Amino acid sequence: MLRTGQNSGKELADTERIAAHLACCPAFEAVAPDTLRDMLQRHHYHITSHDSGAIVAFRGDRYERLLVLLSGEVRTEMSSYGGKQYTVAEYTAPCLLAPAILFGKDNRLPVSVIATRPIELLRLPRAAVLALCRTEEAFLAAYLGDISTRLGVLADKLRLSRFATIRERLADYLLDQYHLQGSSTLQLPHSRRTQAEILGATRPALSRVLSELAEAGVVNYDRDYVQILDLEALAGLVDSLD
Amino acid sequence: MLRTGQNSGKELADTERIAAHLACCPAFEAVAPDTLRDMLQRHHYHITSHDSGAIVAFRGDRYERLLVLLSGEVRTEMSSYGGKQYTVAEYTAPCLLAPAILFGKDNRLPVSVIATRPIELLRLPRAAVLALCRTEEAFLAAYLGDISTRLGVLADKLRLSRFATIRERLADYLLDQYHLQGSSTLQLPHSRRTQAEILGATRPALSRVLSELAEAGVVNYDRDYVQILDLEALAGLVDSLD
DNA sequence: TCCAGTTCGTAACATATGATACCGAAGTGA
DNA sequence: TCACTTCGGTATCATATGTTACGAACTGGA
Repeated sequence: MLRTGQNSGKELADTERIAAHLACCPAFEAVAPDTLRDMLQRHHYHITSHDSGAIVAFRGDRYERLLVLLSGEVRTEMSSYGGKQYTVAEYTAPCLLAPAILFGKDNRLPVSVIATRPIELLRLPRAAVLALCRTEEAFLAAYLGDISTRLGVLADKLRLSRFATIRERLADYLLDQYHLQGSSTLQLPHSRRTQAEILGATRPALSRVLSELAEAGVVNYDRDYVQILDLEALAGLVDSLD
Repeated sequence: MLRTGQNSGKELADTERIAAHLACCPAFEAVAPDTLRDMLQRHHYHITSHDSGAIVAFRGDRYERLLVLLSGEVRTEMSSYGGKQYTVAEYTAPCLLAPAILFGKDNRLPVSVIATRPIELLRLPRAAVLALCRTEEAFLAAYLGDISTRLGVLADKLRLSRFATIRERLADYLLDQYHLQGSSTLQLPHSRRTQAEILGATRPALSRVLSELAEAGVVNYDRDYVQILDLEALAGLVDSLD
């Protein structure tokens, strides 16, 4: 479903709703509500909704408008000719999608964007974003900061990809979850297949490594439940990467 | 050698020289010369020189000033605990270094920066860059465009790292050189060891793969000389990644 | 409750790549 | 010219991970 915003009564209601979403969105949250509404009224935006599982954008597509995830969740992934998927990142609304790519000379998406829940997207013209960058210093700084964080994440993924074994990557993932969940008893939010896609491995290989960690007494697990038994051993696996 | 610029006679001569370098530098070239000189006089910059082989910045260092490569060449790399090097990119002056990282909340360099020739660096305060972004739309667009290109390169590196065999990565490298040198007779600009670091492999493994390509009649080679015999076969190796 | 489809663990085998070592060739500087 | 260092090729063996397949367990809808 595609909705376009430009100065009609129904769209004014949209504008209010979108502005409310943007008030919590990285970069946009730094802008006064009036300025956000003004921006939305001045530029020709689209709203689209997508079902869970929908491929919102393909790797290689031209990226001419900033996508802002208003609701739901997406993951970005690369896939290989042979059908292997590699999950690069996951995003929860509200957030920006591919903020840096918007400004490339050859601005083709380096990843595909897949909805992992039903989502709603705001599609903003590049000119709207550029104008905000120029007039709102806090927006500019936050926008650039957002890009910087993403670049850091990508670089980290590259480093792990190059230097880390599956075991080390799994240790990293489990430690992340440990810090997120604040407990050494974890309910993992991903299926084994999805975990494998995030870690850049195959499901049987991941199972093997998890099984080895269990045999070594580092963890205890059953399906999506993992109990960390030896936190130091796990941290040691990650530390050996630095 | 460290030189600092701020409003003295000798530094005015520096300012002219630096402005001349910046006139050819991505993003800065979009700014009028007067504006560049003005910016340099208003902000407290540093100039540093480094010998070939110098590690200018370490992965994990805080990155608080924009580094601009005024002369020479650098490479950026990640290294592993065990001493393996992975070359992420190479840059020739004049160019920006890590333009996105400057704005991160936790702005730590994801790579080390090594001079591969004697170099000269301009170190600009973040505020100087932000001010230019606000006042010079063309600078902002070009700066963001530069970041976008880097992110694309990094994403490509990640994709190749995840999905491509050494053979496919080598084919990609040779095709790049073919397009750069405009000939199927290549004089490779890197030693085998450095090639291996760029491709994310070990030297013996790279030698093996090159030898296999030669046996298959795809290339003919001796040391840094490579002749592409079957361009289609080489291109086919790369195409199978898309 | 039953059944079809999906997920997961595991095993066996295959493959790509790394580690190590050695040797000859090439380059460098005194 | 010679000694030393670096570079590059090659071989052998080791290791991590992928591929394929199968059976058990789980899930959701009729």
